[in-house]
Amino acid sequence: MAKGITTRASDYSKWYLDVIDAADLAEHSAVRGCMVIKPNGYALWENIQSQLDAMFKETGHQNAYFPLFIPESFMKKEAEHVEGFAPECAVVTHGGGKELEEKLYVRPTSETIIWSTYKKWIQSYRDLPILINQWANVVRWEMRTRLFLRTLEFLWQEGHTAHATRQEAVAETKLMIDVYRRFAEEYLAAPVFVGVKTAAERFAGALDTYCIEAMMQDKKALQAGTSHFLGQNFAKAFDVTFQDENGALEHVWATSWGVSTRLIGALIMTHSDDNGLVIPPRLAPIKVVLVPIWKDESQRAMMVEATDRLTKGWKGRIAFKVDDREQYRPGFKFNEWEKRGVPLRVELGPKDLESNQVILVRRDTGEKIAAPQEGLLEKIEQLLEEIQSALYQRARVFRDANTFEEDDFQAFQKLIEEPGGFFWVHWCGQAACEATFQETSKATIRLIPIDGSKEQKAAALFAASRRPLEYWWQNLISRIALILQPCGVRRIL
RNA sequence: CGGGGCGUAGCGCAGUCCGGUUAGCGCGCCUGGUUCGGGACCAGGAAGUCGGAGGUUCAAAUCCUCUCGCCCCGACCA
Repeated sequence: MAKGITTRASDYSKWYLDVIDAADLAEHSAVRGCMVIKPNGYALWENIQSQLDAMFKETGHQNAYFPLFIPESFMKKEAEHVEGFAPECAVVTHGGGKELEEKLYVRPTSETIIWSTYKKWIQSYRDLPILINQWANVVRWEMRTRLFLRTLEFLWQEGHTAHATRQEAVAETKLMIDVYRRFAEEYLAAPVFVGVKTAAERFAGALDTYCIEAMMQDKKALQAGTSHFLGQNFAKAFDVTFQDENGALEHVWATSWGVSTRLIGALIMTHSDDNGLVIPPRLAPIKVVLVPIWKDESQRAMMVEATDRLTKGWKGRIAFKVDDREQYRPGFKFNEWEKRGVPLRVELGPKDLESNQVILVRRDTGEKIAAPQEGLLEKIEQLLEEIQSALYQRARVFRDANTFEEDDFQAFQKLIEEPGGFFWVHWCGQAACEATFQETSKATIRLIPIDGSKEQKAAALFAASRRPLEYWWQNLISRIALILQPCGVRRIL
């Protein structure tokens, strides 16, 4: 069937790499831990970028660009931030053949360089809010890497906003995690849980880290995006103050939020199958591929001409490709475009020409549909939307079927190993208990839900569990943690 | 940094233990022909500092020493 692609069942990690290879998305570079994103992979990123960028603009943000290099002294200003990032930073010590007076960190994230700049931009409440995003590359010296999921250098966007009040900053943090949720659901076709991280998993320097967590086909979690409420930590570290309406001097409130090329990893692991990549139509660089079929030279000319006629007027309306290469037979082409995840294939052969029809083949289901040539573009557009929503539904059903509630810790320890999945469980809010969870079950707390959907249940479960009241974290008293299997690929920030 | 594995054609590998023709095989690539509704076939062809350096030897991909790099497992991971 799919030559060269390891099945998911036999070796999931190998399958993941095989899919990337088969779809020609990326490859390892000469530099350890760094990847080359090839045209097919980059086209996906460009589509992700343009959609997200539009969503950022809609919510009032503007793009800007800050330097790759950050003076060491900046990195060291915010205590938690230093501690969190120092171990994984690349540091430049020489420039122009001379040792630098002050070392320069290659940005692992840009809070420090940005807040040192915001200090100059902000004097009055009239200067706020500042709503800026930047598309950039960052470097984090990870010990183990996997293509798209964790590499030393990766591409991302990082939003950095400044506000006059706590409420406004919190609202911004929530707004942006909701933008990410919408993007994941409507474009990646990936259902996500939204919540906040525990203190242990929080961004270094944040008061709260909101996240979206998606379930991959191996039932493990992938952190797909984070949005941080930074409080006044960076404003204090960089002494960024403003005068309010009453003339009082106050520190500015901050947020930051980001998603990265890891989303491509999420896309692969959410939808792809043993035949290769599956791309949700809305993000597909090529949405339809047309394969004319012929037996001899004269037929070839006829079929290519028919294909041209059929696609007349499609340009600018839909991203399509006609594969009329002579050196490959149809079967080869079918397979090639399947591996590459093109959502829909149109076959057009002599028989179809006679009966004024085409054969449509869905990448997600493999279903073949005979359709009239009349009104083909409309039919295709409709099918693409169907595929988009079918992919979401399929992923949703899979996730829900593998998400459980469990009251009993002993039972949970067994279930997390087999069958695995996501588990809503009790957590008292104490770091010590979180550590125990992780040590004894190899599970991590992925998030604490914020949408209130679990609160009733939590209260009930809490009563039933008879745990001492003081173990509950006051702010989160009715929340339950989402816990799941440990995953080598669990965070983006 | 610890444990294990691997560097031979673009890719995947055999050959290395036990030194000895012109270093092979599959895929891919190039040329020509026949094919073409689910990964075509035939014929011909191009392509290699055997990771690097040094040594042993009449002779090294093969033996010895050093060295570089990569992969997997662990440690690490806001």
